[in-house]
Amino acid sequence: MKKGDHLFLVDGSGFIFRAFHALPALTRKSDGLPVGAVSGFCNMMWKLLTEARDTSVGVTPTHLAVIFDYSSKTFRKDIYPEYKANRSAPPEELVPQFGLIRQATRAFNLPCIETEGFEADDIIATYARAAEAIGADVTIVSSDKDLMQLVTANVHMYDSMKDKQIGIPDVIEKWGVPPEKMIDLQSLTGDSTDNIPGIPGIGPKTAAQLLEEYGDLDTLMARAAEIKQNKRRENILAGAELVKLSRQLVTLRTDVPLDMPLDALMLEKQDGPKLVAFLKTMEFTSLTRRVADSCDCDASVIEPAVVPVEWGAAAHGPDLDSDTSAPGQPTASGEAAASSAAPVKATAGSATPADLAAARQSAFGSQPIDHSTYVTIRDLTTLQGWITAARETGVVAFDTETTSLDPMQADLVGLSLAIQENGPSPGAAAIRAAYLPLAHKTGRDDLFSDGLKLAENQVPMDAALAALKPLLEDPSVLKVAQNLKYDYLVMKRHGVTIKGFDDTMLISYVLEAGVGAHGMDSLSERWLGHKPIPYKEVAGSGKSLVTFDLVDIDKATAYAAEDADVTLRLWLVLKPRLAAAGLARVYERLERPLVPVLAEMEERGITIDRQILSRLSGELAQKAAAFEDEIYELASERFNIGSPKQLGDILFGRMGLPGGTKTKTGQWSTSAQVLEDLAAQGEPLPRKIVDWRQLTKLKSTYTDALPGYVHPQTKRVHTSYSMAATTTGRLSSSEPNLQNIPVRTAEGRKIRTAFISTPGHKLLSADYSQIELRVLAHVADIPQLRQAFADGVDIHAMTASEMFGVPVDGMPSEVRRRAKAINFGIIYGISAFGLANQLSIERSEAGEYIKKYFERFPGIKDYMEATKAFAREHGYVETIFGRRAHYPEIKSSNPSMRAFNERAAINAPIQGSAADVIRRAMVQVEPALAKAGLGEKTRMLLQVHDELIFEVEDEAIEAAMPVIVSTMENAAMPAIAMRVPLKVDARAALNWDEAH
DNA sequence: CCCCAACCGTA
DNA sequence: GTACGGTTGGGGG
Repeated sequence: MKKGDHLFLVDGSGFIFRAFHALPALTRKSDGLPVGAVSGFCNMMWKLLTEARDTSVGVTPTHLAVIFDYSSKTFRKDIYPEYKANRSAPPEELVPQFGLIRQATRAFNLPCIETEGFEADDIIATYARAAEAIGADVTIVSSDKDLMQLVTANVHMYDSMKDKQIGIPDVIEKWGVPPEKMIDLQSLTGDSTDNIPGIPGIGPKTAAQLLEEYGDLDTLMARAAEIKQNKRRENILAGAELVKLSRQLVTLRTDVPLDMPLDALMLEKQDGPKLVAFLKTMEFTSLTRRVADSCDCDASVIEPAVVPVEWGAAAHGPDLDSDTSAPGQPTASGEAAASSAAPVKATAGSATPADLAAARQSAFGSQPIDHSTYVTIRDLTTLQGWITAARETGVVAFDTETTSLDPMQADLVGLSLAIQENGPSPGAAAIRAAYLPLAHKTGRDDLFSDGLKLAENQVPMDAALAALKPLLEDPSVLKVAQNLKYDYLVMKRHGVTIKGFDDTMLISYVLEAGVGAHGMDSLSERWLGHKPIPYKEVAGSGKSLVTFDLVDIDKATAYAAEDADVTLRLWLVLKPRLAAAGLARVYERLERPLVPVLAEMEERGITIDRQILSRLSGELAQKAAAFEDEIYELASERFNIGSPKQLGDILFGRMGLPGGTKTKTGQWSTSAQVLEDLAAQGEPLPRKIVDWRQLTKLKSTYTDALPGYVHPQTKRVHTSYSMAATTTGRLSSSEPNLQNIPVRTAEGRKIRTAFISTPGHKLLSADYSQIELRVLAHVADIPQLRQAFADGVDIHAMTASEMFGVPVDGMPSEVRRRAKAINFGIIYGISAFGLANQLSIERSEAGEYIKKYFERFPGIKDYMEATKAFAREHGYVETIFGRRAHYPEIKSSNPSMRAFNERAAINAPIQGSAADVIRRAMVQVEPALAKAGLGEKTRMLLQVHDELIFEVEDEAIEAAMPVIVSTMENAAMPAIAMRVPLKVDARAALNWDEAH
């Protein structure tokens, strides 16, 4: 760069926000991707590059760079933790655009610059001063007042939206002070949007007046005692320290290390086809045409670019504190911390998430794990050292060791930590890990000894927790855990609420649902090539199993510290893959914010009435016994009715009943279907078996088992939700499974009456009506279905009417039943075989139905074919929110295996999108209730796939119901504007049966 | 003691 | 035809 050159510095981050608010809010691509800010950016860049001379800038750039904020973790946060702490999460539509605008910048062949630890403004300041020193002119494309301090005779700003150049006179006109006094002015006034403190009662006018009077800030502060107005004088004198701090915060740094020298910012020739390809993908038709004309290429023959960044896209957005995406979520700077810990230096612009992911993989994928480096923390001073180190790095992996797998019963035994030390060279970073034993015991617990004693040389539990609490609760230090919900609950029960976290299990789940398991051991083997010490080698198994507090501390150290070590390595390898795959948003919106929500649901539990269950159990036992007598009578022998093998041998062997089918192991099948068929032929025994099975099922699985799950202290039942168990994105529930409590039969529903509210409360159940069919209508865009849902008509009757030409009025129930089965079948990826089974009709007849259905709803057929093709091409399918479900066997050469995978792949986007919707509702509903003043009176307890169950104070029910219903009905917004309304039914009662 | 198959409860 | 988890029986180590 030389004298006379003209450098343009575009404030990319500032532009995103400004464009977003200035342009039509919902400019979207046809697939729903919001692109308003991207569109504004592209138009502005094109204009600058081609006709800057014709704008108020009046010159053509010779050099140009687009500058972005790297993350919100900057030196300003270090000197003032509250800096920008009041910022709320960026609007949801904006998040994917951060990444897209970086993509756009590259499509324009422009340098895309960001530097860890600094804001875009500091980088701009550094470049501006450097260029100025050479004698070049500078135009800062931004209207942000924070940049006005940089304006000089040679440095101008340019407000691209108003097409207005800003020079020294403009600054004076607007603020009453020349640019060089802007720092002084801002130090006095502070800045509420960035949470920078200022002197109370002093705004820009007063500040300008004071600076005019005293000359500059230093003089003003030195002579503040002379100020006549009492209040003002006192405020200024009292705020002297704050003013100093504010000055540090508002002063832009001009010494940012620049990875790209000025010369590298020289404008290069546009790559026309590349730019056209990008613009085409974005569906910016008029700009595409203009660019194509100008570069003389034919837009119609250029394929749209594959834009790797889609819904989940923001690699690093300014304030991609998307941790805050969910109200109630900790305001962690996950991304920020992630990057600061990067062993691979994040270089300006050039390191894409994919590069980083690849570098991390090579750095950690095979680095051996050395147990001998692990330390045992035995005193508070050492612990403090680890805490300090964690704060310096900003990232710490941690893991709890406890006495139980059940987080509601588990007592803390110890805690392990792992942090990363930056090594001498990139990639050679080392991980240190330690174990902090807290409640290990020694001695023998038998008749001859005096019992177990606390082992020596352990930091006292209270002191350790007091020291760790500020770290664990500090959202700006990222805590990395594997299956964090467990540790979150354990720590919450010990008085610590973890804020600012990542969960390697959930990251893996978002990346690879459907590919293997997401437990630590399998992740470690898959990604690190390392098999961690098996738990049973430490604590034994079976009869010799001991609780972790009885494990020898040295052994415990090797095991526990390794867990933290492995977790940190997994995080380093996996986290960058999220952004690289465009899945950051799925993780941040659908997974991470749900952790505390579910943890609290589990902690609350639900009351069950043991008397009701006990009475039911007695009744069931009696009824079952009666059946047993009759069964033995009819079978003419006593046998174990619960043994399908014995039953099959009797029915089809000794009794020689017809119509037997074999299971895949060659056993006689005794399924309910088979027994029903036999009963239909007039055989008395099979029906009795079916009824007996129902009764014993209810008894053993529910009435007898549930009381065993009542927590000894809370007296409630606390299920455990698994967030990473299903391929589709659904949750699962276990110990006990409260997602399969009977409802279909009258006998079964009695069990639901045992789920009750606490006195003064009711249970409120809110469930989505037909959510999966609505999702289908949305994704496949079926006019009749959309219309039916818009009109609120009976969807199965509509289907029947459409297919069989039968009017809805007076439709026979059998006709509707068949249509209903077909509708369900569609969702399940229909086959003639399955439909025939379901309806007990011939395969050929089922095939006819399906054919007819596809004729009436050709869009469904198209959707299915398109989904299968997508799955074959990519190995996964996507929900409407971008969650992926992988089907690695979709190309299997085994036809039935392949067909199975195809059906699953058809089902997954439907089931998964519905699951995503309710996840969003769960994240949104508690803040919505809190906002309505109902936070203390309404507690979400359970989720059953399309239903949420709350416990609500009696007097709050009327108010809570509409909040819950509307939150659920609008849960897809604003990420997705569904083409079909969602409908939620809600009811409150004293027990779950009546509420449902 | 562990694992699998069969069966069946839910959405 | 999709997605789960729990119980039981029964076999193997």
